[in-house]
Amino acid sequence: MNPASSNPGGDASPGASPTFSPLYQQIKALITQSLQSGEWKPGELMPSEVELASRFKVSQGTVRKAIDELAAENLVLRRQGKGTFVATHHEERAHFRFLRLMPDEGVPHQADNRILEVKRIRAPAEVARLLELKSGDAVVYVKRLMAFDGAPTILEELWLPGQLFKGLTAERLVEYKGPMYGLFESEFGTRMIRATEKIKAVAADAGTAQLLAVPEGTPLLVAERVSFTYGDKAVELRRGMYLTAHHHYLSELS
Amino acid sequence: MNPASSNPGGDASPGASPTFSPLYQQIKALITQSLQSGEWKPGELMPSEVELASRFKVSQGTVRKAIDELAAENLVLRRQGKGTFVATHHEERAHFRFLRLMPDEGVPHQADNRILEVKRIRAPAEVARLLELKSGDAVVYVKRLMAFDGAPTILEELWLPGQLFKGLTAERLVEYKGPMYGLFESEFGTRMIRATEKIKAVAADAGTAQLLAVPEGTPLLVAERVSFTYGDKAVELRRGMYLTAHHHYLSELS
DNA sequence: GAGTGGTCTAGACCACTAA
DNA sequence: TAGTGGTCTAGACCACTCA
Repeated sequence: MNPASSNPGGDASPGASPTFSPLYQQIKALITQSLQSGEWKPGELMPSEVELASRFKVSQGTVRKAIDELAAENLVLRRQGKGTFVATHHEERAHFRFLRLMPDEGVPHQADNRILEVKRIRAPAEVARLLELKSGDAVVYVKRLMAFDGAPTILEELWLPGQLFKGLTAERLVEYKGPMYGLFESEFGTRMIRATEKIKAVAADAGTAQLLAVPEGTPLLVAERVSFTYGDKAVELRRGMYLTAHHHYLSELS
Repeated sequence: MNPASSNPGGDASPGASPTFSPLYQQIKALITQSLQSGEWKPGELMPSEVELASRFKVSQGTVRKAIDELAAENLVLRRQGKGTFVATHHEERAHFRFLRLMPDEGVPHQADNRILEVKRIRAPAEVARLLELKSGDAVVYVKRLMAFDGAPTILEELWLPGQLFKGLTAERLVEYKGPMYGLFESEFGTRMIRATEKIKAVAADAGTAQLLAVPEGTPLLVAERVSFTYGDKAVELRRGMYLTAHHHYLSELS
């Protein structure tokens, strides 16, 4: 009758753990699948709560609780009176969600963006490990330099699974206006959901120092980011080197 | 009859904005007040949901929603079958909530802790500004060095409002076993709820380098933390200098 | 005025804990 | 067995949006 009916029985596999899960979690998983499969695309309006409730044969309250969690995870966006929308990187508020480098004074503003290099390579062992690929699988490598008010501040390297980013070229990156994650979402169907960063302080090597126009040995903040899409699948490795003379990395502890 | 009855009227102050707020938010505020006033102390069992519902003359569902948010903010802890408890820094899981420095390999473990200095001073302008004090107000200054496996790794300076931390001495800090925030909570009645950190990479100066046993100029990760207690009141300024040769700062982006 | 998400209620049953 | 939080339902009304 409803998804829960197959639940308390402990059913099927005898050796496995019972794998209980509340109804609203099952509904949440079903909705997430629809998001992942592209049944509703980023930016689009989703079916209303009552519609989903009738589709899944549960009460509206149960659907609400499922969507509550999806909204808390920034997968969807609720707007009273209008409906629930699939989250997208093409919005003002999304632009700064993964940008933690803030100017010491004033508000964050758009950076000048210079693509230095784009190429397809075989994944080095370390990259393959972090992206959960086989060593030697193809990856797209990107190197770019970003400047604020003419001052080079961020040097970034990216590694993306070649399988998912087939047509990614320097031209596409240069042409594209707006955040890079917007491009990934619209053109390659890969949406970044969350990420973890490991941060260190290191001395700039000769090449990096030259690009950032600082003396060799200048302390840099280095952030190694692994980004995940639906299903906690790693789909981006990013190494950012930040000059923190007039900027800082913002971290909220809660 | 119930707290909401004073709501839609827009009552009182004519010029002020209507200040609507849903019932469960009002309940949440009332519970937060009780937490702040110490009606229920950290670690203690709170009244059950039905009890609170009858006290506030609302349904259990409304109390639930209020407590849901408090639990999400780590102010309280729910345990099925037992009840709801006031969160405390005296728990395993709380020990690492504000510790973002992780070893590159292995799991985090306890640091050796050496108190270098404790004194009462007048707040420098910058400290006063960040702690929302008047310049010249008394603050307690603490300096300590932490080591992992014998290797000095963290040099920390703290500034605490003198008003709140009257009897804080080096002896108390040294005697106390367990996390510093546990001491602040139990002995000074000040509980840290959340914090923000601004992070930079800088070169170690002579004094810092000597304490951390590294060459002058070694890149350090510097985190300037402002911690807040109930009501978003700033109650701690902390400047941590981290050696990141074998550790990293972990940041979760979501 | 119709449709959407947001709040609130009352009541039922379940899972977990401890006496 | 009693008490707690956790889930689920059904229904009411509100606030907001838009045609």
